[in-house]
Amino acid sequence: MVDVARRAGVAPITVSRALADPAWVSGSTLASIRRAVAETGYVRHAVAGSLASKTTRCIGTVVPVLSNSIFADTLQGLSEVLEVKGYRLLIASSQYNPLREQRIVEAFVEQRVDGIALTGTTHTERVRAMLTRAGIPVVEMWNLPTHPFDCAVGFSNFSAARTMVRHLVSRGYGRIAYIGGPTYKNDRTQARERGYRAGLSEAGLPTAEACIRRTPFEFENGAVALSDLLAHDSSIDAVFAASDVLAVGALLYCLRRGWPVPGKVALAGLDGSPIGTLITPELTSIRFPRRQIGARAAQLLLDRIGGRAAGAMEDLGFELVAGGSA
Amino acid sequence: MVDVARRAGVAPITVSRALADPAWVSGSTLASIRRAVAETGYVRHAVAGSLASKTTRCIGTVVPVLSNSIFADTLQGLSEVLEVKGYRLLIASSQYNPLREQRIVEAFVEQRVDGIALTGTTHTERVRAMLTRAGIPVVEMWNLPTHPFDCAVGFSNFSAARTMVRHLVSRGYGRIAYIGGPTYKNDRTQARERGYRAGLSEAGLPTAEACIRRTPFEFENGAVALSDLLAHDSSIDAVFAASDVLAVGALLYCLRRGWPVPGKVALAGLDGSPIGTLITPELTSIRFPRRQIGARAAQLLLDRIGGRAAGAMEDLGFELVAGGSA
DNA sequence: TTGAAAGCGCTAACAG
DNA sequence: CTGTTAGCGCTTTCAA
Repeated sequence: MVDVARRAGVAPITVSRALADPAWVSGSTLASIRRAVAETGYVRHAVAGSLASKTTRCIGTVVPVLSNSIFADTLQGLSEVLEVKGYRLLIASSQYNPLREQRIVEAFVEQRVDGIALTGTTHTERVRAMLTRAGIPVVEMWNLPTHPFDCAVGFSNFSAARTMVRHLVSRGYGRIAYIGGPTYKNDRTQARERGYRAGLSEAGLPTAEACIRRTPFEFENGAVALSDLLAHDSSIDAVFAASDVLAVGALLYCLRRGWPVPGKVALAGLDGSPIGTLITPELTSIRFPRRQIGARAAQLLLDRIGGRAAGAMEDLGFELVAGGSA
Repeated sequence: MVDVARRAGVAPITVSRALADPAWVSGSTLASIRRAVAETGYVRHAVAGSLASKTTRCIGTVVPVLSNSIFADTLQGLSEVLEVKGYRLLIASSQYNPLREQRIVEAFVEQRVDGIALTGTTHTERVRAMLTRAGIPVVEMWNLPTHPFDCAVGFSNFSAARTMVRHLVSRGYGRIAYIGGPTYKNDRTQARERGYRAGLSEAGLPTAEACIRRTPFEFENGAVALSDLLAHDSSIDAVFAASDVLAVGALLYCLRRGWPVPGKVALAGLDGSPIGTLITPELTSIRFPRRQIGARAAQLLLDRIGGRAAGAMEDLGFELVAGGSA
C-alpha cells in the first residue's frame, strides 16, 4: 500500500480510503490510485485490515452436513443476502456432532467473525459461554429455541410432524409407523418425534416403540427401516418418515418390490424436496421455506451488527403438500 | 495475551508458544498458562497471528454449487484431510460463472489463504494472473487441464462420456440422444459433449444437433428435455444424460407416464449418484471417486505448501455401472 | 526453556 | 478532500 501511495503521489491512508469506498476521494486521486494499483498488481491485505479495523466482514455458519440439499438452500439464502452487503460467508459442517460444532465455533471466534449462524438449538455449554462472552451476534436456524441465545429463525418441527400425523389420521390411517433421524443431541429430530407421538395420542392411537426407527438421513436407510418395520408388524398401514430422504428411500424400495403405494403401505415425508414431487406416486410431504430461513437469518445478523435490538424470533411456518403416496 | 502472560508470570511470547505447541514450554509453565487462559476466558486472536506469521492456515475452495451433492462429497474429502493438518477450508460457490469465481478468488487472495482448490479448468485471465503472481498453490479438480495452472486431480470427462456411448452402442442402441449441461464456459460439460460425439462418430453413427439438449442440472429439466427430444424424434431409442440429476429426472418422467425403461427408451446417466442405484430400473451410470478427488486435492495442496514440487496431475479414473435402464 | 525488541500491513482518530 | 500519528495483537528473530 505504501508503494501504491508513493506511485500515486498520496499518503497510504488515501489509498486505503479509495479502496474501501471510491466516493471518499476525489476523482483525479482515485484515477491515479487505480492506475498505481493496476501497475503494481497490488492486492489489499485483508488480514491487516481486519486487525486494524476490528471487523472482518465475515459471518460463520455451521450446518450439519453439506450433502443434504436442504441445507444447501439455506446456505444459498444466507450468502445471497450477505454478499450484497459485502460480507463473506464461512461454511463449516458439524456432522450432527455438538463437539465438532464447538470446535468450529472456537475457530470462528478466533477468526473474529462478525456474526454466527447455527443450525438448530442444541449446543454445548462451552459454545453458549464463548459466544455470550465474545458478544458475537448469533442466529439459530431451522427450529425455534425455548432458550434462545439471541435471534432465531425457523419453524416448529414439532407442529410440522404433528400436522402430518393429523393428515394421515384424517385420511383414515390407523397404524402409523415412524422413521426418524437419530435423536441424540438433535433438537429437530427430537421435536419431530415428539410431534409424531403427540399426533397419535391426540387421535387416541397408541404409540409403540416397535413402530419407530431412527436412522441417519440416507436414501437407503429409509428402505432398510421400512422393510424392517413391515417385517415386524404387517398391520402397519402408513409410514411417516421425518425426512424426505428417508421417505424417498422407502418409496423407491416399495417400487423395487412392486408394492403399490399407498395400497401396500402409505408413505409421507417431511422437507418438501424437489424429487418428492417428481416421483410416482407423488410424495406427501411438508415444505419449508429453506432458502428464506437463510435469507432471514442473514438479515437478522446484519441488523444486530448494525446495532439493532437482539432477541428477534421468526417463525417462517410450513405447508403440507398432499401427494398420492398417502 | 498480555493479561494471560501477566497472570501466568511469563512473557507474552511464552503464551504464544504454549498455545501454538504445548511441547515448546515446560510442564509447569504450560499448566500456569492453561490456568490463566481458563480464568480469563482468553481466545487467541487468529487475525493478529496471521498478520505476524504470514500464514493463515486457510485453504479456499470454489465449487459451482452446493445444492448438487456430487460436490458435497468432494468438499468432505477436502475438509477431512485438511482438518487433520490443522487447516481450515473456506467454501464458496461460483454458480457456474467464471466472473463470480474471479470475485471469490480475489477475496481469497486478499484473505491470504495458503492454497486454493478450484473446480474445473475454465478460469478468467485475471484469475490465472492473480494466482500466478501471488504464488499461491492451486489445484484444479474434476477435470484434467490441458494447460494446468499448477496441480490437478480428476478424470477425463471426455473419456467417461465416450465410454458410456460405447456401452450403449454395444447394447445395440443406434439412435442415441444426449442431454447435457450448459456448455458455456464449462470445461466438464464441454468435454462430456465431445465424448458423446466422439463415441457416436467412431461407431459410424451420425450426430444430429436435434438430438442434443443442454439444460441446467435440475431433476425436472431432465424430464423436460426427454419429453422434448421424444416429441421431435420418435426414433430415438436411447438417451444419454451427462449427469445423474438429469437422467433421474428423465427416468422419473418415464415412470410417471407409465413408459417402460428401456422398453420405450433406454436411459443412461453420469455421476454415480446413490439414488441411481435405488431407482427401478437401476440407472446405468458412471461412477467417480468424488470424495477421493477432494482428499487428493487437499494432499497436493499440503505438499505444495510444504515445499514439494508443483505440477502434479492425477487421473483418478471412473467406472461404468451397468444398470437395468439401458 | 524463556525473554526483549521489532515489526506484520493496515485503519481509527484527529487535524488541517 | 487529504495527511499525521499511533496503534490493532500477535510472532519472528536473536539473545540469554
